[in-house]
Amino acid sequence: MRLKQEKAYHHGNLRAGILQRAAEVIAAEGIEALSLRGIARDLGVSHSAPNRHFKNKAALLSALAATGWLQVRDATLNAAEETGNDDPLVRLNAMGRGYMRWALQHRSLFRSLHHPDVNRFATDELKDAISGFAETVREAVKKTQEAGRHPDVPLDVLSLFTNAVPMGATTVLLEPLGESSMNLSPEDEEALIEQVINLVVPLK
Amino acid sequence: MRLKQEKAYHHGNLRAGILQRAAEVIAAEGIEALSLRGIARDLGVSHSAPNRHFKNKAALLSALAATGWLQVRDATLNAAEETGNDDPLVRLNAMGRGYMRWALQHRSLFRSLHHPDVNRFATDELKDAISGFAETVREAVKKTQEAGRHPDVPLDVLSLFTNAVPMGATTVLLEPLGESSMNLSPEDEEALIEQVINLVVPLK
DNA sequence: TCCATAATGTAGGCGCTGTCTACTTTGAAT
DNA sequence: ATTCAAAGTAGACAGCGCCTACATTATGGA
Repeated sequence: MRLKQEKAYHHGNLRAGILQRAAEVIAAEGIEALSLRGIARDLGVSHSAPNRHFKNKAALLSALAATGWLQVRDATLNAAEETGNDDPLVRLNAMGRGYMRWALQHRSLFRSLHHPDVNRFATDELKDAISGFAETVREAVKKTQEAGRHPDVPLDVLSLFTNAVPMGATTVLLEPLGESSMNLSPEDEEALIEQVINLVVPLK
Repeated sequence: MRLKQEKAYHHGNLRAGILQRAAEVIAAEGIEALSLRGIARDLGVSHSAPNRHFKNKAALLSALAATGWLQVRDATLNAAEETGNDDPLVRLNAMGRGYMRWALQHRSLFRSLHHPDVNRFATDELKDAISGFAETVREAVKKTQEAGRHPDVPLDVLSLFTNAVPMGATTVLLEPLGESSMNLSPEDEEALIEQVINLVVPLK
């Protein structure tokens, strides 16, 4: 077994390497700058090596989006946990803020989650990740409803509404004319997030 | 002057033709199927003719997005007008529903409004269209606030929140796992829209 | 331990794309 | 009528995704 060979024929874990490099490129230059051949160059493998691991470019984007959705779910779940509170409203409110914070910190990846190419050829892996997040939101929303929030509204509708606010607000903020063009300080950003989320999930 | 010449050297109004054909392609096959050369072929002009009218592909997308934002604005304004009511809440509620109805009816164009390539090279025309829509929302929201809706929240925040709901809800619905995958009947869709919007802009 | 076989990587080519440059045709203003 | 800019053409270039044929490596059963 050779450790640290300069030019090994096999990369070791090329699939993981591709995913990582792709995430870097997206974060740095945006998803439109992503190319399979470019990644292959960056990793020092032949231009067609990535095809062994991803059926096509859309499959790579799908895999990437899947990891993105997992991150969103983790970000929201962690935010809920960090409250140390078991009030459903407090927890859901924190989840919304966690969502927006994550999205604003990973703008390019967040945008990629809704990229046309991603959604047209969604793999099962991606569908699972999306429904995993949706389920997380749904459960948290359900608890707030049981605690008296909008008891007369269908759960699906309330979930959609609750989910729409952080996602829509972030998207609008990231638009060419969003408030974040004149990028605001971390404190102002956090204040903005708090005020917006308080409108969807009011506390007390 | 020659009327209806078979092969005229000049197209007449190629720029408009390109925009129209591009809109058709997007509606039928999605934005990822759009190519300058393809449009040129469809219109029977040389592959480089479009370059005389659009600096690059991003410029075409920007122009297209600009028309999209104008349509959104018109859809919301018309919806407000059709109420025949001057209650700010009634009007804003109608605007939200008009937004969602338009977006769901023009899904591909709606998605294009947030396409990465569009937002990275936004032309002034596009910026004007976006800010025109934003201003429309802002004014309508302001009136509801003056009528007592969330009087203690900054107008910017309330506008962002109000805008985020139809945009976020529609985007979520258009996702691979959105409720619209199992596409619901027009009545159910309208009912869903109404319920969601009523959560942002409650009536009475 | 050998070796068949699958997994992984390479090399080259195909057709497509966006964009550039040089040239041609046309319309309109002087 | 002449000039000149606008509009369209033709060809080239590099980059892309993807395909096929081939080379190398890893691995598990005999």
